[in-house]
Amino acid sequence: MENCNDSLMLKNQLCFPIYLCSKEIIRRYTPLLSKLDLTYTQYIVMMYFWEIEKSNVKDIGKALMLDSSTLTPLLKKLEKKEYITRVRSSVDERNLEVAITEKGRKLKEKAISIPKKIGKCIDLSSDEAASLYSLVYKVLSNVERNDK
Amino acid sequence: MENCNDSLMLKNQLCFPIYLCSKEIIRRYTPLLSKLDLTYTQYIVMMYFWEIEKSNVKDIGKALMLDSSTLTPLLKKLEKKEYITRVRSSVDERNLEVAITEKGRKLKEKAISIPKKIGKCIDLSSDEAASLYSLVYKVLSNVERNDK
DNA sequence: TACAATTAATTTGCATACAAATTAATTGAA
DNA sequence: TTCAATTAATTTGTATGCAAATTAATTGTA
Repeated sequence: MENCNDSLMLKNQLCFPIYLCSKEIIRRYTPLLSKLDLTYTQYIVMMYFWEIEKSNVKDIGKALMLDSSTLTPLLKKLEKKEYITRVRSSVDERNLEVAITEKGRKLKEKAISIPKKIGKCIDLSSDEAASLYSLVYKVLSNVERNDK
Repeated sequence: MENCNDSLMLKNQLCFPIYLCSKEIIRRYTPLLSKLDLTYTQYIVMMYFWEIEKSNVKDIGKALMLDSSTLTPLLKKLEKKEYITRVRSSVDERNLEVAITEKGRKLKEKAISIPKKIGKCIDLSSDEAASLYSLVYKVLSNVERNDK
């Protein structure tokens, strides 16, 4: 028997534990990633480049759901670390061509042990993980779909 | 058949969609909360006070898993909006007594419609929501448990 | 009872996040 | 062909987040 009061109680929120979950897992990533001189967001961007090799700000933002104003300074930091290069496109000067470097590719080897360590700390059965994965993606697609 | 390569692909990450989910739901909260002059984190803090009425920085931080260095400026903002009061404890000057004001209590009425609106945009069946809720809390407790 | 250790909150420094405004380049329509 | 509209990226402003250092108050102990 739920009333208006209950719906505003912390324990009845769905977003709040998701928000905590995200923060706490990222907190566990942090010491592992600091060995690669990466933050979590930078790690996500590097994972993108381990697959894509070459892109631009707009496409990275679309794939990672990050605003260009978040990416601009982040990409500059990755460039300073020499993991990527940033060059204006000669075809269309509005576009910034972002590409992974050899040093950036090499970084992947150092990251190989991370997923298993994080998996161990999340500690779900493969069924549970699959179920969580699918539910989270369902919410994501619903939230985007209902975004007029 | 998974190898080291696959484990570093974005589509095989569990944290990444959780992180996106958190951000995207919060993005949907934002326009609703701006009518109450609250950000999402401020909303979480107000929800805490709609239940607790009176607390201190340490206990708020424990309940909401927020660092005191995040809370200090946030609480000052809520104080400026007159939703809470901040007073040093006379018993132990180290403690800051934080309490909700009448204006802060009143705010709850304006927030009553929010959970249903967010629920509609998340759009899960009650079984799915319950399942997601329990999985997320399981991950949270695992991550904390394995946090030496 | 001094004073070292502990505790609570604040400050500092760095890295996101995102909305809104801006800049610069390209496109498209009259 | 010109110039308004669009587009891509950057800049600006505000609000988290958290680790580490600092400050101030209290506690525990020799």
